[in-house]
This record gives sequence, structure tokens and C-alpha cells, in this order.
Amino acid sequence: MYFGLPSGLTRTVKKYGVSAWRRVATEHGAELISWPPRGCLSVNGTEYLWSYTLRLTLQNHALSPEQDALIHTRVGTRRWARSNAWDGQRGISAYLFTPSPWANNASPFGRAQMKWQPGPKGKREGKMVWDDVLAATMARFTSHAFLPSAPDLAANPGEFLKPDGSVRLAGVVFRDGLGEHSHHIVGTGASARDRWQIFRQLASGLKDIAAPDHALQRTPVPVRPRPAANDLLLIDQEALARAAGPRIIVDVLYDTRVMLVELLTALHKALGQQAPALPADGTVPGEYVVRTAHLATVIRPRPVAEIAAPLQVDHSIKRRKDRALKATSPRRALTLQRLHDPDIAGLPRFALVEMAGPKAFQSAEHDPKEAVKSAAASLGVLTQNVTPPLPTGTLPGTETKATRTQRVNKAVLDLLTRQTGLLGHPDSPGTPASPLTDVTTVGLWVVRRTKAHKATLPLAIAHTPDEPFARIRLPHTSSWVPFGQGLLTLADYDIERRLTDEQVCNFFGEVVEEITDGSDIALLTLAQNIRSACSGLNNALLQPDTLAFDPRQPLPEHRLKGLRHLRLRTDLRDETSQHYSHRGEDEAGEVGVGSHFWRDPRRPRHYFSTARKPATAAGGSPRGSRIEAHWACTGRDKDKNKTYGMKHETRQDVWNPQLLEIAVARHAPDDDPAAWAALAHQQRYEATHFSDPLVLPAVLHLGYTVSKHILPTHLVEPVTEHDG
DNA sequence: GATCCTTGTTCGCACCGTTA
DNA sequence: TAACGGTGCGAACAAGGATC
Repeated sequence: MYFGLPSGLTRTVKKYGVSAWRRVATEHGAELISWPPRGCLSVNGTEYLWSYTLRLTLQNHALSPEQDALIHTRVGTRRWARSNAWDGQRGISAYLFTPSPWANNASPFGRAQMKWQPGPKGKREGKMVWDDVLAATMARFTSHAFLPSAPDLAANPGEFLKPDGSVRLAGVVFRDGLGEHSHHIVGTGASARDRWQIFRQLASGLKDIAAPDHALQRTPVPVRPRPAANDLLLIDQEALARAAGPRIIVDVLYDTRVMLVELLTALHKALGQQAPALPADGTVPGEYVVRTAHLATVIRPRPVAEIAAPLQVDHSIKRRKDRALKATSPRRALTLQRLHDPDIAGLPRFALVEMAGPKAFQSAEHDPKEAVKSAAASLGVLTQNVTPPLPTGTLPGTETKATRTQRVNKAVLDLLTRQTGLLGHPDSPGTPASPLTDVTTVGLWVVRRTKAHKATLPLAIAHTPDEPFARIRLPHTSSWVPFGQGLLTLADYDIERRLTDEQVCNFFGEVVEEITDGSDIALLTLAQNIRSACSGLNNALLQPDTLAFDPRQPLPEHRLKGLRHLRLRTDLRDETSQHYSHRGEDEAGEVGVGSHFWRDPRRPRHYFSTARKPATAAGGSPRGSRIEAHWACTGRDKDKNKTYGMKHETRQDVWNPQLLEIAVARHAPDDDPAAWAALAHQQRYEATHFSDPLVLPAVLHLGYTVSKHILPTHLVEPVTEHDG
């Protein structure tokens, strides 16, 4: 793609602000960078430098009859490090600027990487070096060596940005985590207004080879209004009773009395009750029973005791897996023994466990959380961790009473609603013009983990119109079980979780056969998740109105009655473009970011979804600019009245909601495809544990969260008799 | 070894009430 | 009135696994 970018482009793209654009040779795609950088002065006079970047990628699209390709542009900020840059783990990118005497404005910049090379143990001989592969690549772009010294560049990047002739011109990319004292005052992201300006200039520069695509058209679709935090905490008990059972047990494994009180309060509040006060004599009741119209809940406080203690790691065992097995087995045995209770066998069980976060342990190997989770799951207990209380206060490392309550509420909500798969239904599914009724949504997902958690596990999540919760179908279970039950089966030792692509395709084929009973079904897939296993869903192979996970074996038409297929794509790898929006036809009007459901006027099967604008963006920053001053509130006068004036938004962070593509790959002849795509948009708003819209529709989001419940291989084998 | 794409890590975000 | 804070989600970036 880099070679496809005309070298004259930088001359034809007009300047924006005072900067011109220069080409950059990168590994992926083509990049332009605004040069020279702009400066931003801090209060004490330090100058921080930054540039805009413009990344161009060529993207294919499915279901386009003319097989057209679109160039996606991504505008971002590049902030230049000015002081010592160091990262012991990850590479550091640097831009190298051609020093040759015949370089001109069209000469490309190069991008290379430095990494930290540790010295021998115990000696302070580590140093920054150029990453071998990339440095070799860079050498091809110039006639003589032009790599500056990596240690010098990392030690003082600022000097290389404004060289006095003694050093090569180079810039180090600033990012967070480049050392303790490293910071930058310029905000991240490009505002919608700046993106609009830059895009217009690029379009005019490229007018001989490309034209801007048609603008997307806003299509009104009702979505769930944002619920208040207190409403969200109030659990739908009828739904929970249907998902789990009319009688549930919640164990509260507490370490401190403070957290016990918080957890009891939050649990009672979630059930719409007032929590009774704990006895003043320091004792703790054995259990609380909360009976409401639909649900009976038994809450059983128990000291967590040694369950939460760090694991004992035997470092004389060299093999990592054997060491982990030895460390976790006694803890699993202990947890089994403590949680086992024949009196309540068969009842749905939950546990909130007070255990320290990962940073409190010497290393990840000492952290008992996964061992406890796996033992609990094998007894049918869904668990949620909650970290111990921090001292009360407002300094770092402390928390206020309110924030503590908030995080406990989050923990309760996650355990009782997300892990049980409780979901809402859109009030009016489809578009106002073509409403839908009684549609079942099914999401297909492939869980992929590597290393100790290694798994390639396909699964399906279904949400039917008559149930308030999601069901999950896994390859090793023959039935659609409630989501929470499905999570528990992942702790089984005999679960086959490394499936081949062929097995994945076959499983999805079986799933489709099971769900198609003639009723209306929206099948949702995420292209980036599924296409490597099911190549039939690739851009090039996806055929309208058919369904083929394996391109050689399309599913027979008579098996697909009532089935619609919506294939989604996110902006991962720039597969959907960035966006800006404006009202009406007038581009020069206020440019911002929209939060809507969009129709593509050129492609009848393509729709797009953008989520609600975050509150910070609503404050004016998408309409602001790092380059142009705009009219805005600049502060307050001595009478505390707002003062207005022209201001630059250079230091403001800008956050851009991504564009979600919804391709209606299969629909019935008399369908309005917009209604089906709108359903996917509405499903982003149906989570019961989170008030903001999710990136993915609820059924796909639940599929995504399953990967966090995959346990390492040493924890899914049964505890043997010599353990514990 | 090249390429594709998932995974890991870090930090910013909204949320919304409290506190200085 | 501005700043703060815990949490899950999300963006950005980089690492590295999978596959040919």
C-alpha cells in the first residue's frame, strides 16, 4: 500500500495550520505525518511537541457487487517525547528523518524501533538497541547509515527534534509508561472537526485517483434510555429466578467486617430490601433469608480465612505447569472442602469472595484466585472477587466510603446479572417503519486463548423473546443451558477446548440446524472473530443470502428457514473507517460525532452503528480543534460569570466512538434489511450490568466475556488424592 | 520468514457521589 | 466548583502465536 501512495501526494495535500505533510515508511499501510511539529507551552514554559498522523489503509468489503475497495483514513496525534524514554518490556518507536543532501519535501521519513537489551545479571550493563529486523529494513531507505545512536536518542529525545548539527534529526514517539517522570501535556486523539478538515484536504489531494465515498444517512431507531446507577443495581428478581432458580444461595466469604457489611448491604439493596444491622457484640449471624415475590435468597456469611492466602510456590520445580499444579492443588482441595454442603446440593449457588488484587501477590503464581474459582465452579458455585477495603481517605491508596460502596455494588451486579446472562429486550425492535416481533438473537463466538489457557472453543449464545436471560450452547453439551450454568461447565476436566477449524465449522452448522425451527432468527457473527476458523465468512467468499461456514459446504437452503445473518465488523485494524458527522447537507456547519444507526446509500446491505457521545466529548471537544481557535467558554471572571473567547483545545483529550459495521449477509426476500440491522444496533443497549452501550450486541458481548472464564489447563484436571 | 490476527498491557473513559 | 476515585469497558500499542 505504501508504494501505491503517490509520492506527489504531500505536495498536493494542502497545509493545515502551519504544518505540511510528509510521507512515512511503516510496516503496515501508508502514513503521513504533519511536519514540522507544533509546540504547546506548559504553564512553566516547557515546550511539548506534537504532530498529526494520517494513516491510509486499503480495505475490501463483502457483498459489494463491483468489488470496490475503499481507502480508510485514520487521523491521530503523534506526541514527541522530550525527556528520557525507557521501557524494559516493550519496544519504543522512533521516526528517522532522511539526512541525505538531496532529500526534499517528498522524501519519506522512516519508522524504526528501539528495545531495551538487559545486561548480564547483577551488572548494570543494559542498553537501548535498535530492533535488528527493523533497523535493517530502515537501512534500505537511505544510501548511508543514518541511524542515530539508540542510547543517546532514548536518553534525550528532545535534542534530536531540534538538532544543532551534531546529531541526526529523529523523533521518539511518546506514549504512557515511558518512565516515571515522562509526561506530555498535549491530549490524545483528533477531534471530529480536525478530522473533517484533514479529510477534506486529503480528498482534494487524491482527487485524481479517488473520490470520497457517499455520506452515510442517519436512520432514527429507538434505543434504551440510559438507566440510573440505582435502577441498574435493582436486580430483576423474576428474571434471575427464571435464569437460576426460585431459590438461590449466596455465600459471602469475607475477610474484614467492613466488607461484610458492605456486601450484605449491597446484596439486600439489589434485592430491593433494607439490610439488617450486624449485632453490636461482634458476632455474625449464620445466614440471612430474603423472600420476595419471585425469589428466595439465602445469604450465608463465612470467614474466607486461608482460602485467600497466597499460594505456596516450590521454586525447586522447574517445569512451570508442574509447579503450578503443586501450588494450586492444596488450595483447590481446601476450597472444595469449605464450600461443599450436601444439604443444599442442586441449588443454584453464588459466592462473593474477598481477596486481594493481583498486585498484592509476590507474583502471578502466588495468586490463588483462579484455583479458588475452579474449585468453586466444580461444585456449581459462580464466584466474583471483591478486593479488601483500602483505608478511608482521599489520598492515593485510600478510598472513600462512597467509592467502596460503588465497587461492591459493581461486584454484586456482575455476579448476579452478567454471570447469569440476564438481558433486556428492546422496547420496539427494528425500525419504526418496519418493526420486528418475536425475534430470537443468536451470536456465534470463537473463544481463543493461548499459553497456559490455550483454547479454541466455539460457542453460541441465544436470547429468545420469551426469556429474560441468555442461553449458551457449547460443543460438549448437547443442550442450550442458561449462561451461568454454561460458565460452570468450563471448569470440567474432560472438556475438549482445542477444536480444529473443521470442527468449529461443523459445530456452527449443528447450532444453525438446532435453532432453525421456522421462527425468525437473527444470527450475529463478528467477522474479525470468526473468519479465521470459518473462511466462508471472509469478505471475498461471503455470498448474499447463503450461509457457508466452510465455503465448500454451504448449508442447504431448507435448513435455513427464518434465519437472517448479520455479519459485524469493528474498527480493529482500521476495517471500519473513522467518522465525523454534521447536520443536514451543510458540511461547514457544526461538525461532531453522531450516535445513531446509519444507512449506506450506495450499498443496500450495509448499515452502521455509532454509540452515544460520551459526556466529555459533549463538552465541546469534538467541535474544538488543536489547530483552529473556536468560540468557547474560557473561564470565569471575579463575579464567577462565565467568560467567552477564542480558544485552542490543544491539551484536551478527544475520544472517538468507533464505527460498527453491520452487513446483512442473509435476509428473506420480503424483509426490510434495515430493520434487522437496527436490531443489532439496539442490542448494544441491552446489558443489565452496564448502563452505557457496549461495542458489540449483547449476545456477542457475552460470548466475548466467556474467554475470561477459561481456566489454565492445570486447573481443569481433577484434584488427585495425594494433593491437599 | 512473511503474514495475519489474537493476546497482553496500560491507561483513559464514564459513571456519580463525596470531599476539599 | 473542581478534583477525586473504583470499576468495567474501550483505545492504543506492541508482542507473539498460528499458519503457510
